Amino acid sequence: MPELPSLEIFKQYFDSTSLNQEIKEININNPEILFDISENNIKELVNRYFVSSSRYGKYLFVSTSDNKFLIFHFGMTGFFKYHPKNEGISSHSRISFLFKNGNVLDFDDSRKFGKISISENISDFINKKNLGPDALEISLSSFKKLFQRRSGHIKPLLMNQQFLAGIGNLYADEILFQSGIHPLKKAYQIENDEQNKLYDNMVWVLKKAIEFNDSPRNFPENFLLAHRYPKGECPNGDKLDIIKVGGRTTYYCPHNQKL
DNA sequence: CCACATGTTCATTT
DNA sequence: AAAATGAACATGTG
Repeated sequence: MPELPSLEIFKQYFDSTSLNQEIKEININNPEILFDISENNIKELVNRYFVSSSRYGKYLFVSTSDNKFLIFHFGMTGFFKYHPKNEGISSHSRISFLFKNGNVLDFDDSRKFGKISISENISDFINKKNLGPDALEISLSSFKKLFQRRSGHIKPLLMNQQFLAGIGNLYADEILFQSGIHPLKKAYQIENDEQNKLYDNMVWVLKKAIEFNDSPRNFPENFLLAHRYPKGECPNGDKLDIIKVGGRTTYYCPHNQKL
């Protein structure tokens, strides 16, 4: 589930498997996932290695030994798989990095909404995409300033990457549920105390999700995501309501999240 | 066959 | 300028 918590898990996986190993070969199985770069741009990484990584919103930036950044976006279905070359080939590998140690890092993405790019500079890329502040980096006071002059519904706003980077459909539902805020509430109607609560819950939910490895099945009972399926019930026993907000399926508890 | 899915981008309206 | 809407992208699952 490639929202911010998944990205943290992917980063941990990447860091523990793929850093500081010489890249021997790169196979680009689906060139259409390359964004603004050519196959040759990627192939220049042969004989280089990955130095470190950092996450911003739903993007992973990997610094390379030729002083550039390889950028991963995981779309809806992307993930990494690191494995010995001769086993466990990932079924929808769009690009494979073969390391000198005989292991392979596959970027697997069945739906091909993922993207890989290269940039000389992280902030150039963030500016070009016009991304808002990262949801786990922003301060409370900056978060509150974001609400000035905003007239739309709160849920699409939380999911708008140019407003705030990292939150997607599932975690927007979870954060609003924990905060007792209706997804269709107008952003400007969220008062000071509720802004504080929303901020605290955003940080808490995202951090807990990372702790629980971003697997909703492992989430505690008091998480909406543990019940977010048709006919699912709110932990307090009420039936969850399912509506469309901004074109996306939205679960909420009508009893606890009122307009 | 149909509906739906964790995301982003684009065109068109309001 | 902001916001809402719907479609498109490609593919798998139920």
